[in-house]
Amino acid sequence: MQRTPRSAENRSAIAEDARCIFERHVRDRKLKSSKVRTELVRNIASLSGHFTAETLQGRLDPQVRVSKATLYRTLGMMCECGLLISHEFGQGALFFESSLGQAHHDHFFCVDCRTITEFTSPGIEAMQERVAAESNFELTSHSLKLYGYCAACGPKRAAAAQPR
Amino acid sequence: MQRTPRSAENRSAIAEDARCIFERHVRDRKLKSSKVRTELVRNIASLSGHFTAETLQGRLDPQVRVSKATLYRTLGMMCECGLLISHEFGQGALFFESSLGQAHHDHFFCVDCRTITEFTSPGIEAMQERVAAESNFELTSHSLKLYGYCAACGPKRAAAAQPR
DNA sequence: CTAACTGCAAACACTTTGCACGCCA
DNA sequence: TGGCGTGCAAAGTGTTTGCAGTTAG
Repeated sequence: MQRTPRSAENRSAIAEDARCIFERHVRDRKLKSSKVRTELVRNIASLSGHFTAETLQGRLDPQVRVSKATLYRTLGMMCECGLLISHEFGQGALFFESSLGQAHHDHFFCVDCRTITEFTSPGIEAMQERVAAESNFELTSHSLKLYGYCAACGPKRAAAAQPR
Repeated sequence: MQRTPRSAENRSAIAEDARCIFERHVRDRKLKSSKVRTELVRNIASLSGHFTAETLQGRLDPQVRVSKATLYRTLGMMCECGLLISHEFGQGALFFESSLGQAHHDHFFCVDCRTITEFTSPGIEAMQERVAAESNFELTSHSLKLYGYCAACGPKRAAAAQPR
C-alpha cells in the first residue's frame, strides 16, 4: 500500500478539520487558542508521510516560526486529541504522522534506506483481537512493525553480496 | 502465555551456553575476553523477564561490579550475537530480555501497571510473512506490541470508573 | 486581570564516547 | 607488548521544564 500524496484541496480540507478537532480539545481542557498554535496545527495535520520533530521543522510553511518547546508541546497535544499518531522505529527520535483521512495501518521499515511504508492486514488485526481476548487483555492500541529490506534495497543488497 | 521463572539448574546451563556463544562472537571479531565481561554475560543471560539497563543493576550478583559504560557495551554486544533481544515500549529506556531457551514471542504491555506479558501467535506470524512477500519486502525481524489493560488492571479500572 | 501561551536556556533521561590506565593473548 | 577492556567523567541526543514576558478570554 503506497500512500498518495495529498492534493492541495484535500490538504486545506484536512487542515480545517484538524483545526476544529483541536479547538474542541482546547475548549474541553479549558486551555486557550493562539495564532501560532492554530497555524501550526493546520500545517502539521496536512502533512503526508512520517516525520520527526527534527524533520518537521523543514516541512512547515516558512512563515510559521516556532520554538522547539512549542513544537514539542503542540505535537503532544495533537497526539492527545488523536490528530497525530506516534511511532518508534528504534531510530532515537519519535516519528509522527497525521491521522486525518488515513485508515489504520501498520508499517514496514527498511533497515537499509530507512524508508517507512504502510500496509494493512485485516486478518492480522482480527487475530490480535482474538489473542488479546484469550488472555483477558483489554486492547487499547497496538504497534506492528516489520523490519527488513524494501523492494528497492533487497535486490540491491543481493547483487552487492555476489559481485560477479 | 506466562513465562515460568528459570530454575537454578536451568539458569546455570543457560549461563554456560551464553558464555560459549559470546566467546565465539568475541573470537570471530578478534576481540578479547575478560573476567568482568564473562561473568556479566553469564549473569545477564540467565535472567528471566524484561529489564532495562537501569533495573539490571539491581538484579546482578552483588559481586559483579561494573560501570554503566561496560554495562551498555556488553548489552550491545549481547544483542549483536543474539543473546539478547531489545524492545521499545515507549517508556524512554530500552527493555532487554535473554533469548536463550525462549521461543519467539510477542508482547502485551499494560499501560496501567506497565507489566509486560508474552504471547505467541503462529497465525499472526504467518500472515506477516505473507504481507511482506506481497510487497516484495524481505523480512528480517518484526515487532508486535499490544497495548491496553492486563487481566488485573482492566477490571480494577472498570470498578473505579463506576464506584457504586 | 487572570491564566494560559511563548521563546529561551537550562535541565533531563538515557546512552555513547574520549581518555588514561590495566589486563589478556 | 600491542591492542582491547575498563571506569570515570564528559559529551550527545532527543525531549521536557522553569521562568519572565506576552496574549487571549
